[in-house]
Amino acid sequence: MSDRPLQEPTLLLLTALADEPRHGYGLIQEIDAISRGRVRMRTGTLYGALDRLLQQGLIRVEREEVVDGRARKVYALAEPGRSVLAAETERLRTVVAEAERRMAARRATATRPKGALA
Amino acid sequence: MSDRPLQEPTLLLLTALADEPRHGYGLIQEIDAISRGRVRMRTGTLYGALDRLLQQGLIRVEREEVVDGRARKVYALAEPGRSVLAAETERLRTVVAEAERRMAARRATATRPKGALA
DNA sequence: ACAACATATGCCGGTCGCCGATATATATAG
DNA sequence: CTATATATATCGGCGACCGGCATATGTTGT
Repeated sequence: MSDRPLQEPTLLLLTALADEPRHGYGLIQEIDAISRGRVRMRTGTLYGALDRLLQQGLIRVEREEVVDGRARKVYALAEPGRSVLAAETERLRTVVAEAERRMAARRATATRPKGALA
Repeated sequence: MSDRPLQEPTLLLLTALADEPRHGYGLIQEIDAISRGRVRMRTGTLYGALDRLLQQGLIRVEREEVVDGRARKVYALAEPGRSVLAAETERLRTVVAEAERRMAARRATATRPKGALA
């Protein structure tokens, strides 16, 4: 189990599970909503990631159910996953803050329109 | 050029270049500082990423110099790179905010200590 | 004099997460 | 009776990242 930083699809998966358990296909729709249509998670990514996260113990299968004749597996965020998500958001916040600080504090070197502040 | 979200080493590279131009080895140290020792970028990642970012036009070679008998290549963030970094930080901020909102608004399903708020 | 370390750039093979394509099955809409 | 939405799952390929290696100079320690 590497502690490499999460890639964004994985981060979005954990985020989508942070408030309540959901099933696979529901996660795709939820992530579509979270990202305002910008991220459409593929099933190849989804089920692969779900297997991986289960194996890592970050999520677990909450229950299996049948709705309208269709089988569902409902996943829930496990405690270790909650910790990882919290640590990850915390780390990302500092990186984002640092990036914004630097962009503002920039020592302009690129071509810049005349009249731009020194 | 895919518009897939940046991975963290790449994000940190652009961040480290956001305020002023730096050379390769200096970037490693800068990233070490930004992440407070948590991320030690490998040279394999660095020079590979630098080549890729050059090819994508996100950065450019500002100048080449020799300091204390050692050759340096100084890289600068190009305009497209600045846009990408700005868009990326903006997107990450919304994801982080959403994750934090959901963690707070969680409908607890996991084992939770008695007395925890419903 | 020699070793160890910091500075500095670069390549290569392996790993692993992501993606597109494909497959399967049921319910509903046209 | 076909298309679309719901729902799960697998597979091959791609590409970013990483560890290891190579190379070279300057500095510090013994």
